[in-house]
Amino acid sequence: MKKILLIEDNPDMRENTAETLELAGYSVVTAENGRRGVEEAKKQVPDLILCDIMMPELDGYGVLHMLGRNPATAEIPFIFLSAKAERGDVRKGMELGADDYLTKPFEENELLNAVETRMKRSDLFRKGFDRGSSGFGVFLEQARGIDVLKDIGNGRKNRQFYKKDVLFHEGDEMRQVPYIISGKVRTFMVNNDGKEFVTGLHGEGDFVGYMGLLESGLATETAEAMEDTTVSLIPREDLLALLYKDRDVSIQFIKMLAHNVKEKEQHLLQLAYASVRQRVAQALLRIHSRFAGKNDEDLGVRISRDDLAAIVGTATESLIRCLSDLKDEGLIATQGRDIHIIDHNSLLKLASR
Amino acid sequence: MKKILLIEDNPDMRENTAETLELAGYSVVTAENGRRGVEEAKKQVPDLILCDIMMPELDGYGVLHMLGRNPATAEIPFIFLSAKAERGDVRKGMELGADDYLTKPFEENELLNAVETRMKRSDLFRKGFDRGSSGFGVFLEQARGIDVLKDIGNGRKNRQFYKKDVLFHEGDEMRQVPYIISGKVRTFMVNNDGKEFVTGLHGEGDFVGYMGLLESGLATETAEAMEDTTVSLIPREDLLALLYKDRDVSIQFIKMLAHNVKEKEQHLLQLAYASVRQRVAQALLRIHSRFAGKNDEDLGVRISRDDLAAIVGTATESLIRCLSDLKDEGLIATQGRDIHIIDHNSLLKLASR
DNA sequence: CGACCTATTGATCGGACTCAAGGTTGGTGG
DNA sequence: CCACCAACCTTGAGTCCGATCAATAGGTCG
Repeated sequence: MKKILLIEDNPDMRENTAETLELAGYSVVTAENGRRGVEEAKKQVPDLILCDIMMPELDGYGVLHMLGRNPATAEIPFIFLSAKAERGDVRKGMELGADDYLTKPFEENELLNAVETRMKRSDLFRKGFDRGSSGFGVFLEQARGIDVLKDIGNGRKNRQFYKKDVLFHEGDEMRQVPYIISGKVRTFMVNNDGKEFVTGLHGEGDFVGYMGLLESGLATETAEAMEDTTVSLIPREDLLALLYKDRDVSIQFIKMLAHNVKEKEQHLLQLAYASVRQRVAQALLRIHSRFAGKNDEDLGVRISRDDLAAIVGTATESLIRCLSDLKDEGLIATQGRDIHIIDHNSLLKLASR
Repeated sequence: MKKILLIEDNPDMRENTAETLELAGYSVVTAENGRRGVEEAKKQVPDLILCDIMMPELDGYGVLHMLGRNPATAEIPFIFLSAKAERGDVRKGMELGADDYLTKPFEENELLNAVETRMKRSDLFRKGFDRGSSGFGVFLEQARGIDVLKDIGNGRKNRQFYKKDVLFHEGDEMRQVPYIISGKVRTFMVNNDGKEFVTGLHGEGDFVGYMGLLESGLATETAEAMEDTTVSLIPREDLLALLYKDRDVSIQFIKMLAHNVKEKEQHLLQLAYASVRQRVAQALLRIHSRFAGKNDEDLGVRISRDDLAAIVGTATESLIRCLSDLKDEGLIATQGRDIHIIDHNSLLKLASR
């Protein structure tokens, strides 16, 4: 059950509001002044905070300010309750970062609407949407339920790509972002000798190339279908509007990108000093956990040796030699182009030695 | 001169408001309904938009929605003007992403305050703050002028680190973020053989390690002073509050991070397939442009060979051999530990071959 | 001036790249 | 249904780049 913290000094007002919320199925914690409110917020970490502005001890934006300084409470949706006379103050509050405000006296359904809207949105971002692009797909799935975001996903143009078709080239202007409905796509960069380096593998539910969109509006890499793939093309504007207009989305993006940077840095470290053997092990595990995590145990990964080599960053022959070794040692098995991981632990040990 | 677009159907209201703004030194463009407003916004790209809600042709949030779909106009600060009766609608507008609202009738100074606040903030983000961490320092400098951000930079604890001192270790909890006042700091990761790989060089005006803060709250790398360095320790809460509470800051961060990811990807490509020679050339140019861009021509970079090797991702001896070669070929010159770039062009050609 | 640290050069060795030449697989058309 | 072609996979041999170990030169700081 969702927990709401209500900070309000007027006893009648407090009782009434709390009752309304409880009837609507929320668990309500109350505080009779700002200081107690902050204490409760830190102790209880509620899902949403309703807060009066004019209060003894510590006023409303005192509360907001205090909570904003603590990461644990900074992300809690915060709604001001303000009497009409405090109109100018509300503006100040919004600037401080409140999510919404309600002018007293308010209707029951005004209150519940505001609360529910915020809850729904906040919910969305608690779940998933952290681990790289895969979570981002889930995010969009959920986003459809939300009013503000409902446009995304409508007015789509679906499109089919066959194996080896190019979705977009490095340097293309990103007028839309492909969202993968089925199939697999790899993104890669090409160096001056024409060698490819794979920067990402994308499956069902992933966006492709949004990084370029954010960075410069131009694709930073080439995207190519690894098998027959159906994508939906989301207009650039929709994604940008979502990003620019919604604080929560922005913050999730920041976390996601920061995570991405960290991963790339680790990859750099690996590439700099690890042997091909270690890098192959690492790459196998990555791909495995990315794509084969659905079935039971014996999960094969089907990938061309050339592609795998481009992921590891080595020559195809070196890669194959390494695979042969691993096969001889019983860590993996191959069936045609499929690669099965037999000894997950040893592989892991090898990868991080 | 700052340009403001005023969208308002009531002629009196429009005249009065425009006059007030013009007296305050703004250039004002007016539109008498929503549709014309959108057209003007696209054509003129003003610095700020004031918009009535109830209008013929296209209402206020129709306007906001339209503008939100276009990247060029999505970032323009948007302030609603609403009559009291439209109270419920304003909330809806805020959810759609407006930056502020003014309830009619409003005082002159209410209007000007709201406009000025938004302008100031928007200004901040137009300038710089794009290119990696260096711009971020500038950003903070400017941020001091802004009300909402004034806390950051106050209550600082300055601290002195000597050469080789460690600011924080990989895995440390980031309770504060160092902001470099003078000196140089390198951040690096260590692989399992104990080899270091430098992920970043930071100078005056840079933040160090904010990536870890964003990602998990733990440092993802170790930071060490390369020379005697004075830093100011910004409390984590201040930086996070800034980020969480301000839309503009969030968006700038997203761009910065996306840029960062792109750079790392290019670095990966390089590391995967380029020879030590090419990587050395690249690294020299990077460091040069990062640190030596201040004086005139003959700008030496002072860096230990070990550090340089850790940046390139190679053994110290290999690096030195390569430097010797470059010196013989007349591309660079050395004076003690300083490295001077002689033939910038050839080096560039070498780096990107 | 001596101890210590950093830079440089030399010699050796191994991993990984390249080129070359068979095998396999899968798809296509007769 | 089979034969053939093309693309892909695999193995071998030779070569070279870069890591490592070792030793010497140069600078710096007490």
